[in-house]
Amino acid sequence: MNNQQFDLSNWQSYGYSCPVEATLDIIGGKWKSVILYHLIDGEIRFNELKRLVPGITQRMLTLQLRELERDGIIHREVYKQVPPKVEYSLTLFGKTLIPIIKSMLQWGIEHTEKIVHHREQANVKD
Amino acid sequence: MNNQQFDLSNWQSYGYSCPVEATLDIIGGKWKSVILYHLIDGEIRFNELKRLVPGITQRMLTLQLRELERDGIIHREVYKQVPPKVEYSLTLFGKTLIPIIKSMLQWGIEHTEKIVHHREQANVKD
DNA sequence: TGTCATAGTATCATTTTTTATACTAAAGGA
DNA sequence: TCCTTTAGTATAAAAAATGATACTATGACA
Repeated sequence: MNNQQFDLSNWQSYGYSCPVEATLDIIGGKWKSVILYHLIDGEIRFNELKRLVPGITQRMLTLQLRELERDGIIHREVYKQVPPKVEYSLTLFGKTLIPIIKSMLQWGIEHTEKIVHHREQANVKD
Repeated sequence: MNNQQFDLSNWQSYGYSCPVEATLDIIGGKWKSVILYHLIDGEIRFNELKRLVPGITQRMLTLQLRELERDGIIHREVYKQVPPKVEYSLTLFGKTLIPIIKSMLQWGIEHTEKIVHHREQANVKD
C-alpha cells in the first residue's frame, strides 16, 4: 500500500484519467454541446443550424458535425434534391447525452446573470 | 411574425446565443471540468491536484485554477508555511455546478467502453 | 443563358491553447 | 553551507483550434 497507484481504476487503459475526461472527449470543444442542445427538439437542416449558432463558421459547423457523426452521436440524412437538403438528428446513443446538455442548460438559465455581473466587477482593472 | 428574431430570448444581451454557451464559458476547456470533478469530495492541495490530473502541466493547472477562482467557482486558501501549502475547494457557487459534473461522470462511466470500441472500428483506415 | 439556393470543400492565415524548460523564495535539516 | 520541498512565475516555442475567403455542383426558374 506504499507508492502503488494501480488503483486509479481502469480508466487509464482507455487513455483517460477519469470518466469525466472521456465524456469531454465526445462533447468537448467550443461548439458541440451547443449543437447538441439545438438537436434535442428534433432534426435540423445544416443552414438552420448555422443560423441557430451565430458565430460559428460554415467550416467549423461541418467539422463538428462530422466528428459527432463519426462518434455515433448524430445521424446525417441526405435528401436527393437540388438544392441539397441535409438533416441532422440525435441517434439513440446521442440521446443518452441529453441529461448532460439539460443540466448545462439549466445552470446557464439560473446563473448567467450572476456571472456576467461578477465579471463586470472584476473588469474594473482588466 | 415574419423575419423578426428578437425572440431568441435575451441571451444575446449577455453576449451568448443560448444558456449552454454561457455555461461553457465557465466550465469549457480541456481541464476545468476534470479539476472540478476532483474537488467535489473536498479541498485539495496544488500538487495533489497535479497528480490527480496526469497530463496537465503546472502552468496550465495554475491558469485554470486562477480562472475558476476569478469566476467565483473555487476558493484558494494559502497557509503561511514553508514549504508553501495551498488548498483549493469549491465555493458555494461552485457547488451549483456539481449536477453537471456528476452527469458527465455518470455518462463517462456508462459509455466510455462503447465509444472506445467504436473508435477502434473506425480507425481501420484512419 | 444567367442567376439562385444549399451544403458543402479547399486553402491559407490567425488566434488560442498547450507545452517545455528554467527559474524563484523561504524554512528546515544534514 | 548546501539540499530539499511546495507552489508557483517567466519566457519562448510548438501544436491545435478556429476563422476568412473563395470556390464547387446541381437543378429550377426567369
